[in-house]
Amino acid sequence: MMGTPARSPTLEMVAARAGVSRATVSRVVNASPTVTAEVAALVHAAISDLSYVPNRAARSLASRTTQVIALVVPESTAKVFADPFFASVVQGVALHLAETDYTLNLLIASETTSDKTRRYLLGGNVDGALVVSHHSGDHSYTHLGQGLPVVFGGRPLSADALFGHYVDVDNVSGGRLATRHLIERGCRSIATIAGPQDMPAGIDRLIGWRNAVTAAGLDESLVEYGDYSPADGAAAMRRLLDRRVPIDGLFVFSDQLAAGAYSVMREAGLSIPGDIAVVGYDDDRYASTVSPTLTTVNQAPVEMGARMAEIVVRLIGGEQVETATIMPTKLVVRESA
Amino acid sequence: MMGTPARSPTLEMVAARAGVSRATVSRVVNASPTVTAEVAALVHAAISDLSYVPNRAARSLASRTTQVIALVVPESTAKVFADPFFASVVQGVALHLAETDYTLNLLIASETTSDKTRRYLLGGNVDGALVVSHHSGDHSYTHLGQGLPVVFGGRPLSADALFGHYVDVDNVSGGRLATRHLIERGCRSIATIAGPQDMPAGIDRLIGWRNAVTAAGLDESLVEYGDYSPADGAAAMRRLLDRRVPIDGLFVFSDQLAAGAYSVMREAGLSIPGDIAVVGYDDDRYASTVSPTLTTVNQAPVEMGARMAEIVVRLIGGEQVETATIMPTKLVVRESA
DNA sequence: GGGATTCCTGAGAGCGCTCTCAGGTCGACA
DNA sequence: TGTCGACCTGAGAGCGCTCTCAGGAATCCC
Repeated sequence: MMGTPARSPTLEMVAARAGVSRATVSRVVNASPTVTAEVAALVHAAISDLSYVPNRAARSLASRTTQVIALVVPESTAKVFADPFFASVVQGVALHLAETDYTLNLLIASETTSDKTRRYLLGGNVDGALVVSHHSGDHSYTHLGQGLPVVFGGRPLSADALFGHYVDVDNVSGGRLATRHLIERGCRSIATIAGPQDMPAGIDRLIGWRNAVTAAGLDESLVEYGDYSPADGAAAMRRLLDRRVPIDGLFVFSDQLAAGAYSVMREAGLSIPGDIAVVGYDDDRYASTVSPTLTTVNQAPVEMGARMAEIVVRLIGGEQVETATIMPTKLVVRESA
Repeated sequence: MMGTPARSPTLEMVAARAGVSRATVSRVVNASPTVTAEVAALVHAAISDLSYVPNRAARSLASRTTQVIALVVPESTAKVFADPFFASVVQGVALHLAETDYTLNLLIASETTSDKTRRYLLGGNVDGALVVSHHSGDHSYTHLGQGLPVVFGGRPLSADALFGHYVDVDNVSGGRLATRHLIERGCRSIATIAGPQDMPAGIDRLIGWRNAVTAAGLDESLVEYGDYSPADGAAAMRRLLDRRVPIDGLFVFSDQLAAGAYSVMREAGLSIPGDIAVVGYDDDRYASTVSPTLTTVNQAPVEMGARMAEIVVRLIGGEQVETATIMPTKLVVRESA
């Protein structure tokens, strides 16, 4: 179907052209230090003459290593791609891996094929796996670690000792950072629109908020919950206002939730930050474009992805790595607080 | 490093257990019709007893086929992941491929390693490739098609005969659809905030708008441009209002651009759709959460991704496929128009 | 200067699977 | 009952690369 088959050049052909043995070519391709500079040069010349690229399959077969890392995305989380945070994590992973010799395998693991996925992963088709999920409580892939280096994105819900390596954002200090900023700004009545408490991120950010608020001796009862969408943010904001308790500061668990809160405040004729100072979370693209621009917590998701990738690679290399890696968080101050 | 090596079971082991030859096991694994039912049953039993999974590398090496499809994302477009449209395309691709025996390889092609990427693709490491880019004008991967089935996302800027297969959204009719809706609603002075004219999507949507506007005998000079961000949308809206020409309808090239326009209209005290009816483009998550909810054009990006995947697979199978595949577009009517 | 070391290279045996070819069995037909 | 096909199955030769092992050359030390 493809005209001339034009078989790709092989190690053998390179060897012939360079006048050396296959083994030697293999050595220079793998940067073995035991090859004379002249010979290596010869081989390199032959390689570029033929524009030779090692055949991955053959290499993998012979070396019992695949050089591929799977990125597993549970289907329920496929909306992952719609979430700028996860999208950035994926980007970070891909970017980091592009600099190594590893290749990224994107796997959507639907519930129906979960067994197929497990077998694929354990069947020697990949050297390691990265699992990205909204529900770190989702243990379907927890016990993969037995035979395969795995790194999770996000900490486990429970401190399960069997849970493998993971990289998470320091949500507690993120929540504290945001809240302290409001306090330092002079806010004395700080409310929060929190995320679901069945996910580590939501739990941790709330802990951070509570830490800061109680440390300052302020009221810690001004909490409403929402599920990260603008609509939920608006609803939560309404409930907050309905309490008829004066509020001068607001910490919102996501920028999107903040978008909803913004619109309600606007309707209510409240000025930001004049009446209520607002701090969001995520630092997504909207944070810098809304008006007033949103002060928010940046989590460096791209770096988080890169870190995950780096860790599997080290794990594959047999290194010992800390089970938990916590990424720092930083406050981006803009107009809203 | 991994405790017991616990070598995965091989074809050979399955054959031994089932009391048949390797060739026979291979036949049943590949569903060859020339195997007796009893023998096949025997083999299947052995396979599940050993929970055997074929080794991809070996299979690939022997069959000169990899069962992997690359998804190439030029780095300049890595923001692709931040763009809900592309994110959905990726999701569609992954979802579709998950149902086939193909595996998805995510490749970020940075400019610096573009040669490496090309060689990887042409080096027999993948059976086909999908290229997703904001700049379909980007010809770096145009001539890949010679030796590898490739499908592009988005049409080429110029009608280059050498450009391979592509799947695109029908932007012309999308623009027309949106504009006609405004006209049917009674708008007589319809402006547009268009996207950059160096990309097919921007060009085509504008053509669609112009088609509808001139067909109705309306003014076709109310055009301002922006680069798809809310900030640009706000700026363009201001320029539009500064023209001091009465406007009662607005077609915006993206929902995000619309977000910016919304804020400016609000500042100006204009009601939507009372004073100006607005139609966006993309149908992203914000469209349904802003207030008033946004009437917009839906492009079914997930389906587009699935279609791209389907086409490479067919191409790999040697089928003849139309060069261009145009995905339909539909109007989602909400409150803003 | 001779034997021991060290260093570099080549030979060759697989890695697990596919696929062609040949052989063997069985039913059909004369 | 003998012969010819049709149909299955097994044997075996690779696919392109890695890696161990051994041999030869160069280097070293006493």
